[in-house]
Amino acid sequence: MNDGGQRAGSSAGSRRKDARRNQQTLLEAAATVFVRSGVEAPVRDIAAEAGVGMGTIYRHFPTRADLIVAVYRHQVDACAEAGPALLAAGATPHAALGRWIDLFVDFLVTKHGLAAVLQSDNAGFETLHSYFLDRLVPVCGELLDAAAASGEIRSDVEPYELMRGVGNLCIGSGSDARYDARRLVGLLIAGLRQPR
Amino acid sequence: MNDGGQRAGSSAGSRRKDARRNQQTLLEAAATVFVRSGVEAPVRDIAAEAGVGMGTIYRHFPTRADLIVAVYRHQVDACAEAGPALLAAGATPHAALGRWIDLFVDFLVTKHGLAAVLQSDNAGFETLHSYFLDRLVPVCGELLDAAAASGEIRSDVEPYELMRGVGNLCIGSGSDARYDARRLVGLLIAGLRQPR
Amino acid sequence: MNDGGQRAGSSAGSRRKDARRNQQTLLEAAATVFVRSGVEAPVRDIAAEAGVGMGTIYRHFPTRADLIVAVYRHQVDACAEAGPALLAAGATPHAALGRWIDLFVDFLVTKHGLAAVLQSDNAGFETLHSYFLDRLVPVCGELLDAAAASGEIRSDVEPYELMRGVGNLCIGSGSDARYDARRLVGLLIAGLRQPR
Amino acid sequence: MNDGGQRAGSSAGSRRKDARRNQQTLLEAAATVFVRSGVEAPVRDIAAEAGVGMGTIYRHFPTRADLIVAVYRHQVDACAEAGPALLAAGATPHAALGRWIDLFVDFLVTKHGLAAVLQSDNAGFETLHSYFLDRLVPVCGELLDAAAASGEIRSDVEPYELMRGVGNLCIGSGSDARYDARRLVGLLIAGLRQPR
DNA sequence: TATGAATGAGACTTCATTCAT
DNA sequence: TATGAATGAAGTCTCATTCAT
Repeated sequence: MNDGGQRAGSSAGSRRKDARRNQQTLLEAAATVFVRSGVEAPVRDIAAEAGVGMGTIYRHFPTRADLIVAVYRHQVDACAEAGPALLAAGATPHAALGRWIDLFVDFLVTKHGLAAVLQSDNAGFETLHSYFLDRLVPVCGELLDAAAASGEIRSDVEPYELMRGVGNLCIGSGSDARYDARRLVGLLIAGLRQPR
Repeated sequence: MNDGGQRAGSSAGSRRKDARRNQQTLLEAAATVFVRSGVEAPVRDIAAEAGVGMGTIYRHFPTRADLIVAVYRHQVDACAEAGPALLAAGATPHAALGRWIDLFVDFLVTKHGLAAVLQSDNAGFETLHSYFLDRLVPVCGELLDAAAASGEIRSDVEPYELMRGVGNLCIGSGSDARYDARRLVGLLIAGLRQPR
Repeated sequence: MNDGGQRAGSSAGSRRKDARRNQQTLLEAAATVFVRSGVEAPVRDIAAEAGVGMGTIYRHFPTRADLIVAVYRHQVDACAEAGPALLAAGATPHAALGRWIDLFVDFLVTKHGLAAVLQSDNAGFETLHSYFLDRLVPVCGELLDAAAASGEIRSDVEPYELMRGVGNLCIGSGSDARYDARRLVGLLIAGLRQPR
Repeated sequence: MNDGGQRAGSSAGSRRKDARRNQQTLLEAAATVFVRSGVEAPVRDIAAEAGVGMGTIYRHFPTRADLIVAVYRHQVDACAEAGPALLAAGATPHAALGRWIDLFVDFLVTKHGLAAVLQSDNAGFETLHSYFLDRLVPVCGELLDAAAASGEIRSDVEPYELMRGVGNLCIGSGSDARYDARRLVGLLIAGLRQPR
């Protein structure tokens, strides 16, 4: 193998690789701090956890919303992608909806403070809201439509509203042993059934 | 009432009356500011609204939780007292529960930021949590028990959990036209029904 | 003498007196720091010089422009008031103008950085600009008009422009022994004479 | 000079040519950014405009003053060289001085922020001051001397002081339609005339 | 030599809470 | 008892400058 022509390439690549590794470090640090202190933790704390200067955080993630989105992007994506799969998996649409919502809840309840920030009307979290909603509302809509079409559930519930409701129910879970968001969300989903 | 003969007494009495009037002023001011800026509004704003110094607020209400509790005590009490009345009113227990929860939701959705603070795990809101829970959980428990006893709903839901869930669903309502806490709470309550 | 009714009064008075003394302390500290480090010195430095917390500066002077105006108000006022007096004093209008401008220069050259900030187009110094211009431009205008009416000077120079020019000439004087703003301003005023 | 036979030389020569081209790119980029954002624009912006890294700027121009000097060297030189020519051109020395000063003003008023930085007593602008003064003060001195010798103007004005004054009058021009540096400088130069 | 990621000092501003008057 | 001035910790964000690659 001839590495002559690769030197420049490897040099450029290594910078990029370093930067990428660093991003990864940042994301892990942020995730750690988010768990410990919530997603509104001081930038300085996140920088300290990552062992970098604060400027590095700002370079990679100009706003806090950018950082939060980056930290959770993979999980949100995975959740979004699970929707169609569940729908195709053979259970009833309502059951698929329930399982999909469970995935979302599983995600949220382990993210200290995320659910709270998701409903913040604070400008500057616009990006964050958008990402979650753009990604998840359509999936929720599909599941809802399918369940409504099958006659299992009422047809007057909007996916946006349902997602918000589920998100809200997840707020504060984890810090309170007497409160189980999963159970309540289960009730909410059960409440969607065609009244009769 | 004749306070003529009581030197110290009359002085103390009138002072007490003043103090009470003052408290009332404070509570009204706080309520006004809470509506305008949420229950986490700066102390200074509340003092300004009341036309008193900040020290006066602190004298009467050492912690913010004390102030919030005082502001909403009457409404919480009224809500608590409505429970037995609804139960006795002739509808099914589940319907009574639904109506009672509606009262609670009506209360919460008009109190900007209260629902959010109710779930805050921030130490210092201990008093606040306690008051709400001490007052409302037993009532909720009665209604829940009655509905469970009548076989209308499942019997494995704790009143504490339900109250927390309802409170959570109320977070952020009012600031978002696409989100109607009442409707979601309705679904949650519907979900309590004995499955099938 | 009955001091019963004065207690509250004297108490209120003393608070006001304290606050006023404090303001005075602040203004003196600011003046000192302005001389040492210019009018853009960090708020923290001014607070330290005054021996107060930073918040105290902000309480009294919400913006830097407010502080600067307050520091120099008396001197600007005195300068403004000197204009009509000089005009009435018997010398020719052009001589009066020259003397008045000298007063302004005497003021500016002892205020490290003030002249520089006076020409800053930085929004936020709006208040500062306004104060100086509102106060001084009309006076300058009177003197200019009188001198023009007497035929001593050309009549095509606007007071605003002249004040700005004089202000600019004062920039940096004091820090440079080879530069004497007074002399240059003298040339500028001389240059106003009717050509020929 | 013949550098043909020098092996290293030719390599060095081409490298030198590259470096020179690079320098040129840098200077043009800096000039562009200086016009857009003033001579105190962030180094990062200049690097971005040039399409190079910030380190490259620092390599070529260790201090900002070096960069500013390099950017304006040609124009300053041209201005300096115009002095003797104007003096020889036949007009009176005072008229030549006026025209030369106009050239300097034309240069300054089109350089956003340069006049301001020229009077900054900030150490680190030493180089900048020196260059301008070394280059222009002697020329100004010649013109001044000639005009003084001809009896047109007073003989007690130092060229250093005059240059500084003219520079100061140029501060902030361009950002204020009511302020015309050229007019004020005209008055200043007029003021040099032999009083009579 | 060039790059640009990283650093971190430095400035601003807000507000809960204390305490002298 | 009431007042509100004072405090200062906390958090944000920006850029000049350095240095590993």
